[in-house]
Amino acid sequence: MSAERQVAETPARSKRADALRNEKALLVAAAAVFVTSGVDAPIREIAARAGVGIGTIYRHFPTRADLVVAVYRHQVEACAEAGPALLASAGSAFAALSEWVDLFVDFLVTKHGLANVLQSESGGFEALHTYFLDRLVPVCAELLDATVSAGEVRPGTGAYELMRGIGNLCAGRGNDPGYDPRRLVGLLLQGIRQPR
Amino acid sequence: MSAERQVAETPARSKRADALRNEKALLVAAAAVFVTSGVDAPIREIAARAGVGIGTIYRHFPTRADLVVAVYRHQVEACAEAGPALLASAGSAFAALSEWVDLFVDFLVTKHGLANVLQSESGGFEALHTYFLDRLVPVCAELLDATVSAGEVRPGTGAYELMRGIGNLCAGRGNDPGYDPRRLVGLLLQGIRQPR
DNA sequence: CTCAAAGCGGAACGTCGTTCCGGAAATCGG
DNA sequence: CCGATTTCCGGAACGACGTTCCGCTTTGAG
Repeated sequence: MSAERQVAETPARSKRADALRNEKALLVAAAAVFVTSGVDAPIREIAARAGVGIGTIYRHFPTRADLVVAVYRHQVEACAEAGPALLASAGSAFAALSEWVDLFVDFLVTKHGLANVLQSESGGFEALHTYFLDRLVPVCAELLDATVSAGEVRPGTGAYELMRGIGNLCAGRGNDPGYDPRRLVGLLLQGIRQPR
Repeated sequence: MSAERQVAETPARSKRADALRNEKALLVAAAAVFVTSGVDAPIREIAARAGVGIGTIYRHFPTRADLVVAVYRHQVEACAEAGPALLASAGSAFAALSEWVDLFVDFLVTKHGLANVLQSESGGFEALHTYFLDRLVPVCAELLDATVSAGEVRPGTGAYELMRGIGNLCAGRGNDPGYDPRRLVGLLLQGIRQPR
């Protein structure tokens, strides 16, 4: 009855000290490289920056998506948790949805190449796609449902397609004067609004 | 006064017969490979399919974009020419814009990976981006202006950003049930519409 | 201190884009 | 029909990258 304590006691059990050090170093290095070279920077670059070998990076993060998720997990969580909070604090359901979408767009736009990779089918990024969607679609759905219930948004649009659409609008070349993702996302939100 | 006739007389002058043959073969092969493997299929695959060497493909199409443009030039032209025609035949300016956008979306969606590449900054695809935009943005602008003049669409949106937005919405994984680019593009169009 | 287990590093392999040049093929003046 | 010459072709070769694999090192428990 008390044989398997480890499960909920010390999750970091049986991990060597140097392994933990390397994992931290990799996360720091990856975060740094991502902002300069984008999330699809060469693996070797990240490994070099962290001062570890290539094998090490693959041991800790078998897939590129695993690394990206690890680096951005905090921000994704923050975004997810902001949903219910905004719903409570904003003036209307639509305002809450709008502000939350802004948060999401800011997140995507400031991460070089993140949005691009969210829509790509190749490169072993599927796990990333899955994580983002699993975590954020329910939040978006809650906000969206609220707007529909309030009669502010016409029904018929799913949270998944809305998020995919937003992600897609944010993809593409980083700074192109004349293309402002935020504006277009705003227009898309106008498009789902109840005319009356 | 008649020294340089060749300019507007026989553009195909001084081109060897086998060179022409190879160019045709490459276009056919590329078109075939694009539908099965996408526009970013390995060069070697296209060369093999055309029965030519790698050097040959680079001689005729120095850049991948050149090949893509050559393959799809006809369809882009058709789309461009459909603009004014629709404006004349459709019931309203907005209807014309809507139908034209449908045409464009159909074009993008049926070409595996084309939309993806339209937004990517890397891979030597800049020429493609340029060609598409140079050719189609003016057409879109004409339609858009007409809708604004007719009071159907609220001013403030540029043809370039609208087209980029549409292109982006069409990018991403080919057939994802639950994500219909056409629907989202339709919503975007609703978003620019004059409320009144 | 000893020693097995955990972890590390980077050589090595396959794929892909791109360059480059020796040689084959076509064109042309005779 | 026949070289001469220009044009064009094929593919070897190189570098960048992702990924795998295994001999060696480090760690930490006894």
